[in-house]
Amino acid sequence: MTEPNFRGQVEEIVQQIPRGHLMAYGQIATLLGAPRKAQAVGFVAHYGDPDLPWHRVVNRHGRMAPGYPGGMPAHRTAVESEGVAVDPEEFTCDLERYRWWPPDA
DNA sequence: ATTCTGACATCCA
DNA sequence: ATGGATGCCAGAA
Repeated sequence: MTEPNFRGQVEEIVQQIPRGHLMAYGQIATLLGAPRKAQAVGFVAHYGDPDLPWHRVVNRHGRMAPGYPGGMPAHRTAVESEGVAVDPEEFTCDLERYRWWPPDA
């Protein structure tokens, strides 16, 4: 059994985010036991598995990711498509309202 | 409000 | 294998 890579850990969590719910980078990093690795989580999001619902992951301000494929508008659309209300001007959502934690944590 | 730094994994040459 | 650069962040001044 190989040691779980950081990348695998992040992918595993993102993969489990239910539709219509959101998680923050720092939140995921905290689940991994290192709140400071938030940016590393974002890096995995970019170079990780594109099939994962990265659109359910936002920054701690509930704002869309600037580097999301198609830009923040695309990210906004993807999230709204799942029933999450997003402010079209600030590209922000009520993170407190949609925040979700894995049952495993 | 804006700006800078700190910290960390992954990428490219 | 090594070093330097990158980036979907967070926190503090």
